Amino acid sequence: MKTKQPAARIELSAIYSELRDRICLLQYAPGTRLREEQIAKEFGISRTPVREVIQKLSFAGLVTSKNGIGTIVTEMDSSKLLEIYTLRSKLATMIGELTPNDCQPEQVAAVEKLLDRARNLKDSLEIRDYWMINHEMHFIISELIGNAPLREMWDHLYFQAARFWYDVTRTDVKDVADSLHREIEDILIALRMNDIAAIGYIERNYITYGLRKIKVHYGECELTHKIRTK
Amino acid sequence: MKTKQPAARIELSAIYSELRDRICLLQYAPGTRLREEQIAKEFGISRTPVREVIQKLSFAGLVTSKNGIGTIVTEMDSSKLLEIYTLRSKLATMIGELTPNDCQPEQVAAVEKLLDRARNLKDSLEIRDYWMINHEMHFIISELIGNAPLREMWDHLYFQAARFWYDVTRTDVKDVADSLHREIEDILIALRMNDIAAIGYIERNYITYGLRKIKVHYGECELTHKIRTK
DNA sequence: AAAATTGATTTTGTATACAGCTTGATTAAA
DNA sequence: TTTAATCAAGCTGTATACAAAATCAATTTT
Repeated sequence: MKTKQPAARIELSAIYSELRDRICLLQYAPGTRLREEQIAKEFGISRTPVREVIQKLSFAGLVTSKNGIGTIVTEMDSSKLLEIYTLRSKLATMIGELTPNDCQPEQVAAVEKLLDRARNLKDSLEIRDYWMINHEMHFIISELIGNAPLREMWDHLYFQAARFWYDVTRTDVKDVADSLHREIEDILIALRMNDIAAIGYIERNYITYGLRKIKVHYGECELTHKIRTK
Repeated sequence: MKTKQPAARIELSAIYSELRDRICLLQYAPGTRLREEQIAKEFGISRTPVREVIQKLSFAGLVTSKNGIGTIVTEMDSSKLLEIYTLRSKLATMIGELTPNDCQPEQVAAVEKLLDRARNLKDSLEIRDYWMINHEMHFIISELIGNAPLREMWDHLYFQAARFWYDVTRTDVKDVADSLHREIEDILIALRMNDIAAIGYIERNYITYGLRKIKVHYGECELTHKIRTK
């Protein structure tokens, strides 16, 4: 009798999400070297499907692979981060203009729950909670975007910028927790009225607020420098 | 002495561009089944790097792979094409708003050459020439987009929609040839003044004109039907 | 002693054999 | 004759061995 079950094969998309989140949560900081074989070992598969996942991460702009060197978690210069944020603020205003999806009652309920968690966050100031709330909030809004390619881009840009924003939040957790709580309040108001366009404009505003904090954090004068975490 | 040189290894990006263009030019029509082994044989490499290229094509939305079945060139329903065109028209207006690149003298010269070719096209009505002029025009405009992620999206959406637009053009070559000629004239005027914002708005307009032709071609009533070339 | 070069180690890139899945034809049964 | 089931062929997915590239250390040469 075998003592070990042959572990149920994990989906590649699950591995992708796992690695993506590790990168976004700075568990794998920019500059970190990932080893294909080590990842393969961890998930009990061979290098071939791991390379497939890594290629996806590469398309998402989260890693770059170089022969003989390794797979490196990408860094970012602040000018690029600025570009992403500027574009995100513009795309946000399109959410309501391009045939948004009607909001569902479950989504209102989900945001109400997130609002509770954001309220608790203001006391706990747990940075990891902040990120998870922010993360779930993102996907709820993403679901409201009716234009499929716009939604893809919205997600794409979010994951590119998330970890650098996450890095900023660590310097003043109280401030960003308050801001997140207020953002969710605003969104809940709009959501209850099924005014998706309003949500787009709310997002636009908080994105630009965030952009301002990023500029302060990295310093306007360092706009050409590389952003390096740790 | 060997009669055959060991053929210089072709770059993967070149294979990607080649396959992408075959798909966009409808040489590989929607629904066509590609075989990894056959492609590997053609380019003298093994299946492994071919699969990498195919994954790229998959991310570009040009093919989908299914286990046991094959790699199929994607089809498109007209509602999705409509989404892409609507989004493209919106993005076009951002070109000038998001720190565009200054135009270079070479670019003006290149567009002047394209204008000549577009003028000839009005006589020859060679559909393949139409596509090549359109293609090169796209990349010149793409280079003017200063915001890198916006430029990525611009390219991405172009290649997703190109072949279906190409399909539309075949029904009235004279009409689209005239339109392309006028479009390039308009762009040349703006380019000479280094008014990139103007180019964005010109693009917006011609994209919406194209959208109208697409609706006529596929029929407004068939908006939920699949677009199938052949 | 300093610098360059060579070699070992580590990593990604490639080739290839095999496993798993899907389809379609062929054969057997009703 | 029709229907169901089984088998074979062909494709993508996976594992693994090997090739190529880059780095770092040790050694040799100047």
